[in-house]
Amino acid sequence: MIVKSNIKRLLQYRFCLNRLKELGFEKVFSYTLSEEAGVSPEQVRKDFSHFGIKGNKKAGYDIDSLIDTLDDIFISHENQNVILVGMGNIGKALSQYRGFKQSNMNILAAFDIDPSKQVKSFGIPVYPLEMMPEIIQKNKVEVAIIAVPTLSAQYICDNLIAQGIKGIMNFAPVILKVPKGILVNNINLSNELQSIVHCVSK
Amino acid sequence: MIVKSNIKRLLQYRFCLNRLKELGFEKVFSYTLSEEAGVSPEQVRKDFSHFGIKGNKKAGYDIDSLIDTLDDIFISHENQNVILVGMGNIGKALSQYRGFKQSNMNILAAFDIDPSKQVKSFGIPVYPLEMMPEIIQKNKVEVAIIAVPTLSAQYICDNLIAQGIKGIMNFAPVILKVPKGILVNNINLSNELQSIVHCVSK
DNA sequence: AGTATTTCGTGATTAATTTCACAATAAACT
DNA sequence: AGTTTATTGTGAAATTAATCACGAAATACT
Repeated sequence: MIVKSNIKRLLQYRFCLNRLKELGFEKVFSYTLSEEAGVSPEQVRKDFSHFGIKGNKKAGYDIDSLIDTLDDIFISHENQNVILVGMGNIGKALSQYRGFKQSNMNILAAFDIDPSKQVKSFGIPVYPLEMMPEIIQKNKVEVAIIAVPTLSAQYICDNLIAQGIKGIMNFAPVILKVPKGILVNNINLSNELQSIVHCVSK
Repeated sequence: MIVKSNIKRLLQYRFCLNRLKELGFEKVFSYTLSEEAGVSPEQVRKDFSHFGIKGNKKAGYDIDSLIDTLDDIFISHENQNVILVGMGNIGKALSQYRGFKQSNMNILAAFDIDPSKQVKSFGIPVYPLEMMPEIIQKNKVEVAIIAVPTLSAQYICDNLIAQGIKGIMNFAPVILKVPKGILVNNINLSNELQSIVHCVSK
């Protein structure tokens, strides 16, 4: 059975492999990759094994074909468009974040309630909230990023789901309530930072 | 034994409790809080129990004293200063992020290699990298946020640790290699988003 | 060709986490 | 006061995840 932590690790492996490739490596051992990705070698092999990825006894894995396989798994050749709701600090930063493009994620459009923010920003058009249904449906968008204030997050979330969104990356510090079958990734920046501060200071 | 996931959940509970308090509630049951925090009621009780927090049979937990206790655990009355390295998209957004202040985290100073960014930005002074040792030592900073490009992340990390940093929140898409005893929280935004996209599209 | 060495693939084992189940007990009700 | 009811607190059970250990196979070496 494949779970989210599997997927996240595989994505991390893909990052590492691309780096190793740039450094001129052509093959890699589970041990090397595990060092790079911060996991155990067995974990790497198990993860690959789950996805039917085979290596070569004594010769490790061929980096090029490994990357190809991972790309097949992750870079669907269909729709990787997402939308972004909320163009505050976080929203703006995400709209310009290069890492998304490098992973073939594309922020198709952004939305904000504030008319002063409704201009094209770094190539991404920013629309009023009322335009969400149209854009989502026209482009068959399935994933959204929520970067609005805490109080509006659940409301926006409900709306998005009503319009067909199936997966949400949420930066508001609330645990969003969603019906079964909808995927949410809550990223609480304060908690992440504070948990470090707490653990360090004792 | 207390682990990081305990801490993160407790921080989430604190968020939820503050919200419930604002809504006028005075006491809360493990069930209510668990709904709010997206976990099971037993989990809430176990987590509290770990930290010696007691509720009242049939009457749940008193919100005010619960928040006080959690504040005692998390809001050390010492140093909650952190520094921020890298004032690109993400760095800038974090420097303005209100959630940090609300959790009593304070970004004391930021650093960037680019002289054009070395101006006071939203109340936070931005220094050249060479100033890091001085600021860290003078203020006894123990936690840093890394928001620099992938290639410089490990270098910056090594430097920070050499200067006494004990915990790092890392936004660069590399798994930082650190000596034992140093805490790292890697946040890979692309992977987070992409894992949702992947899971949704099948 | 034969042997030694290395690395993969994976079943078995161990560890960690979550859920279950229920006794204890405080409040509410009669 | 006694009974019912609701909720906590926590061992026990179940589940999930990570690590270990080792056979199989490919390469390198003699």
